[in-house]
Amino acid sequence: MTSSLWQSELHWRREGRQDRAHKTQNRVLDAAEALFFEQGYDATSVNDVAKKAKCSIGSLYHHFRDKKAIALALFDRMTREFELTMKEALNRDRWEGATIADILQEFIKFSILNNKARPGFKSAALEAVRLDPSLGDHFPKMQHRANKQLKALLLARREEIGHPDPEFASGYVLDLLIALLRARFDPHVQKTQLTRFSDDKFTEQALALAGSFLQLKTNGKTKT
Amino acid sequence: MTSSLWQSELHWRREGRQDRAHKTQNRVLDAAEALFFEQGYDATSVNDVAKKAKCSIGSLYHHFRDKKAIALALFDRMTREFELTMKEALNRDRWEGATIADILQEFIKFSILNNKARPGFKSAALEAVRLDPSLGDHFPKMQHRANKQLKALLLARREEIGHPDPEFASGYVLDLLIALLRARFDPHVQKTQLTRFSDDKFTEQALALAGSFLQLKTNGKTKT
DNA sequence: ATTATCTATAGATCTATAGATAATGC
DNA sequence: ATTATCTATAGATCTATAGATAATGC
Repeated sequence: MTSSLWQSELHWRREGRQDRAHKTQNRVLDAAEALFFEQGYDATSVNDVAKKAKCSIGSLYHHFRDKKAIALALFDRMTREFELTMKEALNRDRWEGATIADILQEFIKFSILNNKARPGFKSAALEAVRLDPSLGDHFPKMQHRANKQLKALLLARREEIGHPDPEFASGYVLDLLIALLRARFDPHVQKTQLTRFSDDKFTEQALALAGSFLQLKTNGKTKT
Repeated sequence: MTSSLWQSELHWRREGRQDRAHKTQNRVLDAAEALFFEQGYDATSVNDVAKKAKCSIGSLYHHFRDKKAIALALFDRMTREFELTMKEALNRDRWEGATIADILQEFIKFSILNNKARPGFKSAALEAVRLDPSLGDHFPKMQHRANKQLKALLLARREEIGHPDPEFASGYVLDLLIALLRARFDPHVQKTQLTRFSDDKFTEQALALAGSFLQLKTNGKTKT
């Protein structure tokens, strides 16, 4: 079910049986991820991708049925990576003894790292959805699942929350942090204070805001 | 200085001397605004625009030097509109006797209306900047100017602010509200609680958040 | 007599395929 | 003998122009 919806009809290749297949495919995806991010999907020609991936167009088309399939494969790859990382990060045991402030702080730091390492991540996902609206649900659902788990981590510590409606407040706070992160990292967003802060200052302020909204009772941090 | 930087070199026409000229130009811009928003600049052909604007390609090219000029003209039009509206809205006298909460509430309501009425507004601006990076500063500067005036309105009421650093806090709160509005209206953003709220609930929560961050002393509203 | 509009099309990309050659796996 | 790669190119768009005709302003 998760494993490649479009493999059959759209062929982003039945997992290359020769070794260089994998390498080429990944080089193509890397190239596409970078170029789609810089210039957008439409403005990037298949030739550009092939050139950057250092393979011929012919070879590229051997691996990917058409241009669309590249974007969808990219989506597939990102989806898998995202799921894996989330599974790892949100494991309940990792968070034994952590306060809400700890969790939120780690969430912010983690998101900052991610945004820096893979700036093309989101825009690639959005392209894919535009190209095949049937994927429209996938990515949001995935994010939603991650959010739900994060929310659960917070609610497991509801005694720290002073806000009269912890359920609501914890959901809202996560949306809020995501909006702030987006304002900081989305290149399409106007530069503001949020962009000019250092990472540390940004994190600190976002945490302060979240804390004051949740009306956290614990301010001290348990971890070093 | 403000009046059409690119008029000479890029010709988005020396303000048509016949009446239908204006009409056609505006129809083209309307069409472009809608299509660029729906499909993006690259994915929209000049033919599409002409068709939607109900004029021939020839006629369109009579008014606009090339495709790029359409986007730039759109940018120009929006810029003027934005400046006008802001000048009107941020007039100091309009806000006599209003509390910070009043001002922020109006700001949010106003932004909501704007976003609904002109969904293509921002994406058109971004396209223009991508096409001609020399415009890169214009739009942000304009927004920045508006922000600064809003901030000044807030700081003129600094006695309401409990936050230890009112300067900083009022700037941050505006950035925050803008980020929230974006999360609500940008179609590229994942749907969350922020999207699902009613307008009223969204406004109420955003205000509560802003108020708690600023540590407003006045909670009651002076206006009806 | 200047400006706006139209149809038709040249020229430039860009996607995707054909067909031939080289590299790997059994 | 199956899979990967290459070069060359057919076919489909899409942008922008030429050149001819219709509508307005002085």
